[in-house]
Amino acid sequence: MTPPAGRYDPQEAEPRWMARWLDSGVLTADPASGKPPYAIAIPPPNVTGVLHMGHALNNTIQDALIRWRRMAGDETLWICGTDHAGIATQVMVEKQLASEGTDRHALGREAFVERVWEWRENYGGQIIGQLQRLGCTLDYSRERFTMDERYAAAVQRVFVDLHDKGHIYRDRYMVNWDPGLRSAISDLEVEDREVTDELVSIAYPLIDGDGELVVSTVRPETMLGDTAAAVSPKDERYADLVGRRCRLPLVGRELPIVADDYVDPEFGTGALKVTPSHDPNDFEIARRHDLPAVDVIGEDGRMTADAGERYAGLTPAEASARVVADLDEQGLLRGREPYTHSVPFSHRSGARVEPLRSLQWFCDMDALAAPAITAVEDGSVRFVPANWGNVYLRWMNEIRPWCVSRQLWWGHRLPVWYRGDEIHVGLEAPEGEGWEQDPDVLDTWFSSALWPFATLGWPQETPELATFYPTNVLSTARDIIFLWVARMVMMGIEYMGEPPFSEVNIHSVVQAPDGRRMSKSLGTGIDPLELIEEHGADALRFGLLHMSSTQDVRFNAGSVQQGRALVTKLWNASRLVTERGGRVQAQAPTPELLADRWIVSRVASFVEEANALVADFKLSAFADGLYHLVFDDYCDWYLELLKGGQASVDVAAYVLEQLLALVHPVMPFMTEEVWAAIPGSAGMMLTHPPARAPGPRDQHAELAVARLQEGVRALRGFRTDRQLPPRTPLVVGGPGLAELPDEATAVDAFTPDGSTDGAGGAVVGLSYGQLHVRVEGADPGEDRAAERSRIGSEVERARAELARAEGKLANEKFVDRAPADVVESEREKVRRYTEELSALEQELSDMDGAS
RNA sequence: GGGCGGUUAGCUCAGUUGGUAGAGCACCUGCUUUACACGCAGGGGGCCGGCAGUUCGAGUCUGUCACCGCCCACCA
Repeated sequence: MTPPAGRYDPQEAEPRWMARWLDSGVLTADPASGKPPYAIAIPPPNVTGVLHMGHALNNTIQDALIRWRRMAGDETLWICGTDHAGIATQVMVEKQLASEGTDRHALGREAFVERVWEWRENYGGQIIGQLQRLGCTLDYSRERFTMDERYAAAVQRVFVDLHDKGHIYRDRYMVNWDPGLRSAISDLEVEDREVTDELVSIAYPLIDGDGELVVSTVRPETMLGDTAAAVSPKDERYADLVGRRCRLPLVGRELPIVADDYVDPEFGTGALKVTPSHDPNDFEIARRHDLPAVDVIGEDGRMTADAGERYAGLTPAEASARVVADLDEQGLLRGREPYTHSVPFSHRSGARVEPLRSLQWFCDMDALAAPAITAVEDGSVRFVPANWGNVYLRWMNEIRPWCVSRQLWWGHRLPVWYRGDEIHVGLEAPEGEGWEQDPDVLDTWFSSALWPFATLGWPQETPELATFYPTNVLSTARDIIFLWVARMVMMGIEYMGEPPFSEVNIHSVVQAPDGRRMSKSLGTGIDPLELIEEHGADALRFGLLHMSSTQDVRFNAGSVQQGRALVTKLWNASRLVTERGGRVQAQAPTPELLADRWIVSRVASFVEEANALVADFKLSAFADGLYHLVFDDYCDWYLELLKGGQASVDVAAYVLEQLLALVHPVMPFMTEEVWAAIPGSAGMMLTHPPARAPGPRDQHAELAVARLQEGVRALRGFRTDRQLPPRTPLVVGGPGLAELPDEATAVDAFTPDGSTDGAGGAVVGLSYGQLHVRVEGADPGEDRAAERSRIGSEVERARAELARAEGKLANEKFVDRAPADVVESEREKVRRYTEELSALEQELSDMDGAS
């Protein structure tokens, strides 16, 4: 390797290093290595997916954690794979078919499924390659797919087992029907949107005697399926109607009038029409009052024959218009007004969800949830930040049955067999003729729930499973806590006896710069791959970690540029060090010079800090700390001292190596490139031991350099105030000089004044004493006015500080009740500023005397 | 309707247990100092959303209001 020279080119270097990591075999976990295991299961991206900013952030976090632990000596496994994503994938292929002028029904189920597999072969899983572009060190040798044969077998087995245990059952129940998809969807796949409908009031004539009951509805067409009317039992207006009957207009059916607590007397007329088949509330009312149900909207999203000849076949919207018109004609319309309310829509197809009764398979969650609740309560699963644990618990405590069957073709087909009225749940069809398998498939999330153990070979007792289950960390944004995280915890406990991970890191959602959601359809997406092209993956990784926290953040291009600056900075720093003969020594050098002891101490303290930050997933603070350690400590001060001959190049090289090790989990590519270029280096940063410092922190060195920095800054400030060019040679004396390390002359141009009475000229106040400063060779009498005003402002500042401290101390309550050390520090300030003031005033009077 | 989170420098965000507000970018002033202009040095800029409390002391704790965002929820 040649020493670093010229510019660093991420586009050239990054793919080269990814190939080397892959070739090294290091990414393939060895369950038998005997090293402490550390595993993360990637949230499997959809097989149809392309890398978006959320993936980029989440996987950068996971990769940084994996690399951190790998360097620390753990046997790391980052489980790799993709999700078959039932709906998304089926829709994708259906679109393709549509462009060819055909559809899945024309193709038939078997050919369609084959077509999806073909699609996956040709176009699927490109995101895996994109993760490599990001530098992710997944175990690609163990890539899994949720439709793999072995994985599918695990899914079937769980379904059968949950059925045998009585948790999975079949029921005709109210489901969220997605007419676009023509499938049931789960509660979690429904989103509410505000919609303005029309609230229509309809008169239902009473059967015996005069009068009518007026009900209000936003879905007039569903009245065709009414089987009752309901009022509140507390409503005196209707007390005498309860138990009587009314006639359903247009249909003619006689309806009982029931009293039910669900009805709010304050709303509308206080009377409700009851449509058990098409409203979840009415469904419940019907159960309580043992009412029949009439399905008037079918799974095709159109009115059924039971809706009556006049309406059958219409869409609900068409039927609604016709119903209203017909009622109007019969004089039964009692009111129409616009009404805004929230309406369920399918998250997947965007269609308005049609609640209807349907024969589906459900999983009762109560028994599965109980131990999963305990796991979070007792800390076996720890959410970071902790607040998300409460969100999880609130949902889990009110968990409802999960509709797991989907009327799709792409997915895990239910292991359920029918013959006439017979139902068999099992891995295979029972003996005998005529059994047919249920055409439905399972909710994609049902299979995802098994991810942390099905990927490791369960139900076989594989070495991978034995070594790497449970995994350590699950990292995700908050949007899939219920859909996925909670279900993994439940299934993990049910089938492995313990939760699938001990920590859940919930990270930021990265928003568009304008605060909107990043989305392709809104046009607000920013393509991480383009950023990689432009700035390199290292810069993007740093930027994402640095800008993110536990809070949602707007995408901040500046952070990526900061990352890029850090790449360049380290690259150039390594050039300086190697140009000066820096090389990797067999043994760690012993720091002796002040600057060496200081930088080593700084590294030691940051290593300590970094361990705590990474353990708490505070990767933003970690990235920020890296930036400042490299820029401020190493480059701005330490390397300047090195250039001034005040540091050892061996230590400089040694510390550079430690910096590379610290930075590597965040910026893996550049750190490899730099490391390889340092003479004497061996091996890859990928498996380099973690950063360390040869020795403990050195308080004396840290204090001395802090004084050096303060002194040098004061001298630079002095020049600025006097409008002198930088590095104007100065002569410095005064009481503070003894505390100002000699090394300061290496980073700034000044001459310590050997005379005992100081250097004359200006007085510069420091926390450790005054410095007397004058411009070398200049007449002390010059610039007297400027100097006077400068001293004047210093006096002003010192007086203000003094007044503040004295004010506090004058407050008896403060002196009484504040902690002793706080009071003492105020007293110290009084002493210091008093001293400084008298020196400044002396200075002023000396000037007066001289003039 | 419930719950959660946010409101800090022009912008994007940090602020550990309450003890005189920080970073990056942007801005201003100087620097073509042979590692680096993706740089160096210096600087300006904030009643920490409003109000009221607790406290010797509040960006930090409590209450309340306002606005923004998210989640959950069966009022036609």
